[in-house]
Amino acid sequence: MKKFIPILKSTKLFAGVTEDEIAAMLSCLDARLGEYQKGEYVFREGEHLNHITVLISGELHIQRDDYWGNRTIINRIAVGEMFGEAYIAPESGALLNDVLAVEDSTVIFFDVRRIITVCSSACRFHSMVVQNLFFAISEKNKALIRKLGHISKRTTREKLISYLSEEAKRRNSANFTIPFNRQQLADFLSVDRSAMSNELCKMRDDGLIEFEKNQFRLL
Amino acid sequence: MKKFIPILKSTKLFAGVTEDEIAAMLSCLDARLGEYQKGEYVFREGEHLNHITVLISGELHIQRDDYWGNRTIINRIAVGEMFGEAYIAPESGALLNDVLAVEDSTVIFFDVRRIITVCSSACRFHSMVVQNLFFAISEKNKALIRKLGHISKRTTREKLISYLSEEAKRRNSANFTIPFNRQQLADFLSVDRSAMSNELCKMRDDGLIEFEKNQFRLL
DNA sequence: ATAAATCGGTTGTATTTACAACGGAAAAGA
DNA sequence: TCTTTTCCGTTGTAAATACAACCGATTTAT
Repeated sequence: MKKFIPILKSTKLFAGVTEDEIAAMLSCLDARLGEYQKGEYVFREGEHLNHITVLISGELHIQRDDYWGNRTIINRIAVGEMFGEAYIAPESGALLNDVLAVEDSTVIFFDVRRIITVCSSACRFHSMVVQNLFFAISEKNKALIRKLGHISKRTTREKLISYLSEEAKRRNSANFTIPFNRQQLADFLSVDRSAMSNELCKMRDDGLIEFEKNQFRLL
Repeated sequence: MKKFIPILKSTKLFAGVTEDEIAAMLSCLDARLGEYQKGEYVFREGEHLNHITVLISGELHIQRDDYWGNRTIINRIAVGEMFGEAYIAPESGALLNDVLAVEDSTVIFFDVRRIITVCSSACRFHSMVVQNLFFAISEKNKALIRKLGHISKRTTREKLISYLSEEAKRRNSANFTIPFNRQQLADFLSVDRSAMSNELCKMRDDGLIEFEKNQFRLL
């Protein structure tokens, strides 16, 4: 577990906490390791969570498959990001989505109650982590609102423009690589893959964008 | 301001805090009153927030109008609920939506920093409010995920079923009244009003639902 | 090295949707 | 009360989308 401390230090959850302090907290927060192969589910819809999950390596998708097999990718968890903040309330109920490892992944679980209940020693770094968690949920909230902004657009083209513009803005460059393949992007934007693929090409023909594989350029 | 204390006591933010304690906190949290007429904007997209807003009376819509006049209703704030939790982080940036009073409304603003910075006296109720805020953001997070579930459905009928089913489940009854008129519901589900109206009637003809005005019944 | 699976683009068709326009009923305002 | 506005359903048409099916290229597995 100790070898992951440098990675933990770089996460939003432990921002401003030293490696020594993190080491001290590992047992305090009942940290446990989890390893998942590509294609394995970390959690399934309907489960009850008691842990905050921090991704150490790999990649996770928060997603949901409906009765007819239509998949919706709610969100994507990259290395250093976390999952489960929406379920910290005691009566927060069952998990609304599946959590899938789309790459071989390593995660660390932290006991929620131990995080939000300030420990007896009332350590400085503990309250720091609570505040970090606070801001992280808040930030995820905004990410969801931004995502709503994309998929509430009426046409596929508008959805694509909305998404790609934001990515460009976020990376601060008209050139960027997206973390989705075509099917995943379609699932993320809630559209049909082939129709989306088609629209992407039309947008290229119209001189709006250029792309090759997952690399895009806005014109 | 004091006359609103009973209402504040019933909100999620002040759950478990006595009226006396709330009274003591009002100045501590720099509480300020705001009144808005139906149709007035409480906030506009692009503003920077420093306050948590609690709705005392009336109703608010969190929404966004795009360049072409298409409106998206992100969320609805009912009496006792709050807004602004997603913007508590210091570097959380500008407001992503408008906040509109859809009825004559009264709100109370609380200074964010004073909430999340535990006051020198480290009062019991203050830490209670912090935890309440924690859970409230968490809950709002889930509300957004549920909403994503609705509008990521492919057809208007599926969106309606998804939304109506959840309402029925939430009210624990197949009979319920929704808080939107047709145009608002369409804006909430990101579909065209007339097409949605049409689909609702088809669903009635198909024996799936009954409705009159805003009152619905699932069959 | 070969086979198998994944991925991205293309096409045609049936379905669904947006959009515009209209009218009657109900509600709000004068 | 009378007028005006809002609300909701209806219709027709053009546009956009989902869906299925297919293919070549690339990647992955054996």
